[in-house]
Amino acid sequence: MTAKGGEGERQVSAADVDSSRATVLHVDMDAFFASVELLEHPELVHRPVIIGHEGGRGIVSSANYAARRFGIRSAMPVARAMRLCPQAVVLHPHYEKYRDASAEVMRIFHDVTPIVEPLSIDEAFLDVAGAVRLFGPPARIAANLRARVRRETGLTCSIGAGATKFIAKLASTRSKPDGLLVVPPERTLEFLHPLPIGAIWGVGPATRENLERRGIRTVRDLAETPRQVLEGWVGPAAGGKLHDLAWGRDARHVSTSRTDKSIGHENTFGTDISDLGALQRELLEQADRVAVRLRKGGWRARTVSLKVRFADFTTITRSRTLPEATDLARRIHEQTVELLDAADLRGRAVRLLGTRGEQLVRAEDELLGLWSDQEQWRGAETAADRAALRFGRGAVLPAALLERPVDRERLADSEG
DNA sequence: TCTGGGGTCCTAGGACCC
DNA sequence: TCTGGGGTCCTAGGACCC
Repeated sequence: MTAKGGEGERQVSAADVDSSRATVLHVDMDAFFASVELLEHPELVHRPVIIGHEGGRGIVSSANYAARRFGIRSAMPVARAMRLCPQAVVLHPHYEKYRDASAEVMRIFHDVTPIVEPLSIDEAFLDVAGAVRLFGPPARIAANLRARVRRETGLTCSIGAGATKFIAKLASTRSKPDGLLVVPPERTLEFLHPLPIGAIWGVGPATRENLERRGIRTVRDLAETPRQVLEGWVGPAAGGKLHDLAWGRDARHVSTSRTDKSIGHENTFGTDISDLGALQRELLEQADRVAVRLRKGGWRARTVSLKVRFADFTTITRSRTLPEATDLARRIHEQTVELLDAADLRGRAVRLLGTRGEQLVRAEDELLGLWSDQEQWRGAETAADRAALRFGRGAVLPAALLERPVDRERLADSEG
């Protein structure tokens, strides 16, 4: 289990541990945005570098390790970061470049296994159980993967390997930067129990404070707290989950079929705005961007939601479900303007506005009303069967639409 | 010089249906 | 005339993640 030390390159050799059953890998790119930028600015590699916008209300979206030594962290206001380290270099983000780099890295992952679940632009889970016969034990696969990523992209990543997603993710975090940590299943609890509760995925500041107030500081404390007690403290869903995780139980499999649940845009203004006309124009811009992305993805939204954050940072959301799903900017804008009207701002200055489309429905399904949750529709085998239920047998409908099989996995997802 | 922008998931109350 | 319980949908808010 030891992340074997060494100069720079830390590595767990296959001889150190038996990794054969640690078949879930979590790959996390190191200081991703900063590292991508530094490929084009090698002269800055040893200097503190921040990705973000200087001045105004920007925050740090990525910082290299030289910057982190000064206490700079992601999500920190750039202004504060500059106070911590005045000599830091601030580079503006180029998301297109990061998406390209991400695609390249994900492609390398797919060479190892088809079971890749991207979690965000810079991390993914890989299930390598089926790749072992071809490429050797997970530890070797991970080491080769790291070497390939570095050779082909110039970027470094950290990899955690374990029996479950949860352990793999924790392990990659503990191995950062540029490391590899394998946790064999039989050593899961030995690895897990000494960690602080904040290390657990899903325990943020609020939950951590709640639990620490009750004397729970480590994962071991959590494991030793009866499940029912935990559920009483943090709610039935979170409590049960925490208890399972504290014992290393995590049944989630690596899934290649995650689908979008919502698409939105939001904007924090350089200075707060109270002028209603200006707010409405911003909403039009957002409606257009959301609509374009919906159409590009082949989605329509059944629900449109508006987000308003005031100068004092209080935030409200208002939403409305439409009789028919839409991918039209005009329709989205009409809803957000009405929601904004009804929200009654009383002339309060607005810091942020956001527009989001939710309850996404495939555009072609929406034509047939296939988002309906009626039982018989769930039972229908094909789009044609469903169309028949809606329009009657023999209705004249485009053939291409009717030949599509029903996407069961997605329907199952939408059932929650 | 306080606090981005992309999201997911959970809770809780009320409406409504059976 | 008083009173059920289960299930689903909708809405608002909040915690959390990268």
